[in-house]
Amino acid sequence: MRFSQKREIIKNLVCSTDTHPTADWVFREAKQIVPNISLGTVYRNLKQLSGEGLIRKFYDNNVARYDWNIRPHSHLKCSSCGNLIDVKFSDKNFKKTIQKRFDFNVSDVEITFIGKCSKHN
Amino acid sequence: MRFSQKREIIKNLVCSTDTHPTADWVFREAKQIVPNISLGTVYRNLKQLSGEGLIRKFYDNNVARYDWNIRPHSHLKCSSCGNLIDVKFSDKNFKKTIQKRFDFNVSDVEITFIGKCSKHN
DNA sequence: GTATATGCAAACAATTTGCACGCCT
DNA sequence: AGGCGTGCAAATTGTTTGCATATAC
Repeated sequence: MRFSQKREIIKNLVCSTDTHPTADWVFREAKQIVPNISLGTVYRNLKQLSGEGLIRKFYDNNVARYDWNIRPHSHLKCSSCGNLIDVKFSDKNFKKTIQKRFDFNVSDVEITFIGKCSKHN
Repeated sequence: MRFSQKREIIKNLVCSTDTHPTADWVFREAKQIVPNISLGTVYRNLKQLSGEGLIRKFYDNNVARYDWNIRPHSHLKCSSCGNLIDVKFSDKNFKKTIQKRFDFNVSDVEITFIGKCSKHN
């Protein structure tokens, strides 16, 4: 993967926020820096960056979101505003349990807690 | 919501399997029982049934899946075959922890463990 | 009889891709 | 020079919706 100015901008945008941005958000932000960028380029680069493990991709409902934090972690999702809040979690006990009980080799854990954040309680 | 033969068939199909079927699967199966059924009807009824809480809807990546098991539970997802295996989980400790630590009122928990099932180890 | 349900096709939203051209190395 | 990167638009995929007709009650 050789250098490209657009890819650099895209990666920096994803890495600049904790909001787990969508491709569309990255596209709109990138356009303000390089107005001639196209949506296809954004998608291609997001796919490439996540494929290389430089950023993390996950789905919130049916929409892809991207995350600078490539280490496995969980989210608190507010059912009112949809905000995704990062949670660092010691899931080691879970993995062990799963591995022993179900003969299932866990390599990654995605946990979504759905509910109300403090603003909407 | 009044009675409809097609909706009954759709509901029974979802309730007949542990495979967390997609709308497309339900459509193809339903067509073998009532060949004149349309995809729109399947989507409309799946939405209605899950809206009424009679079945459960969730997303696997970007695709909606439906589940007869309406009680919150977790899945083991094999990264080789994509199979989703149900896990009954006592997540009470998690909820309590989350509620106290993050002032986040958990109403539902979705956990996805990604890894290899026994067939692909 | 009236409201809900359905078939069909068009519309939609998110994402991918084919192709010609442009830019790194 | 050769190949990866990009713009643009068309294609794909999953899902929703408008409208005229059919069916439940």
